[in-house]
Amino acid sequence: MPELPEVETVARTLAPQIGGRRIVAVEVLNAGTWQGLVPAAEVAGQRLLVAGTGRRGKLLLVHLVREGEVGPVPQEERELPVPGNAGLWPLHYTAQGIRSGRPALCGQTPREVTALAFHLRMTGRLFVYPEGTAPEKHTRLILTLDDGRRVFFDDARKFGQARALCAEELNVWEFWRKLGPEPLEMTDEEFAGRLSSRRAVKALLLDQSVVAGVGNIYADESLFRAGVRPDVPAASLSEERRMRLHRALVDILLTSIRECGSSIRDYRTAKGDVGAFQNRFFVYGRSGERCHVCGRKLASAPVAGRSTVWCPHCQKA
DNA sequence: ACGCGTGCCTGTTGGC
DNA sequence: TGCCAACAGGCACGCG
Repeated sequence: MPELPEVETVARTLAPQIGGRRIVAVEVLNAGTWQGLVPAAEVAGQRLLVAGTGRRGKLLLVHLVREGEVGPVPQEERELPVPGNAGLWPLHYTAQGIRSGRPALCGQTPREVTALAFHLRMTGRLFVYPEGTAPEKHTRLILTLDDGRRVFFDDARKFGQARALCAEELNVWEFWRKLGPEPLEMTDEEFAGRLSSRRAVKALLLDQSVVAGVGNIYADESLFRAGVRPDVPAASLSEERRMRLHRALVDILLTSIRECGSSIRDYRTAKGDVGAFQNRFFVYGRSGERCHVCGRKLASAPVAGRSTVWCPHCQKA
């Protein structure tokens, strides 16, 4: 299921394939997939140029510009440095080529479309196919590029969504407005400060308005790495332990990005490759198996309504 | 107002 | 072997 590292990987693998092309058609095959106030047809009519891709939380962003020159688009994926705590917006094409930096999400006028936002939810995938490729069983949306190639948004469970972003949309889209800070762009202190309610610490990790981009996999894995039991009230943890949880989360997210994410079942990069981080799981999906660290049996129970696995010995209240 | 439970959706899995 | 219930998951929504 695509969480922050998986969406980041899709963004990185998608950009070299579609950067510098114009979107000339948007076909919505499943009505529920297209959301927001800008109709898909309105996007297609503008022949917008793909300026690059990015990510905000679990949202994949396809940045669009009206005009302006875009430098030569690399035919292969570039070697990109895995950044530290900042600058996770690496795929932005300009006249000079690739550069880092967060592109503007607001246009000059309220309805000027500056990006498409995709939420992959559990089964969403983005692939680029040659001209004339027919939709597949689970294809929900197709972007046609000016060279004829087609970007498929496939999504078996129809939970995924896409929409056009403009100033007005960003003002009325509650999910966007409430979205918390990026875990890779905040300090340990900021993070600790946001985990101050008495709700279960895992519930806060999963709450996108607290921290953006964490799902069930990276919540369980970071709690294990930090030695924190998932069900304890966040506010009962010392600041030192909450900061330690942030360091664990950052380390895991960056490692996973380096490994192109976790492929449990459906997730693939935009090149169709599987990730490798699933081979590094300590707890996720390992209910009843033995802890890699202490050898005892891992426990599992629902926490915050999600299936949760932890080590009763290594993780403490 | 906040936090929890439920529904959405469908492919896969496990039990009988 | 075949069938079907349970399950997976993020988020919107309704309720207390």
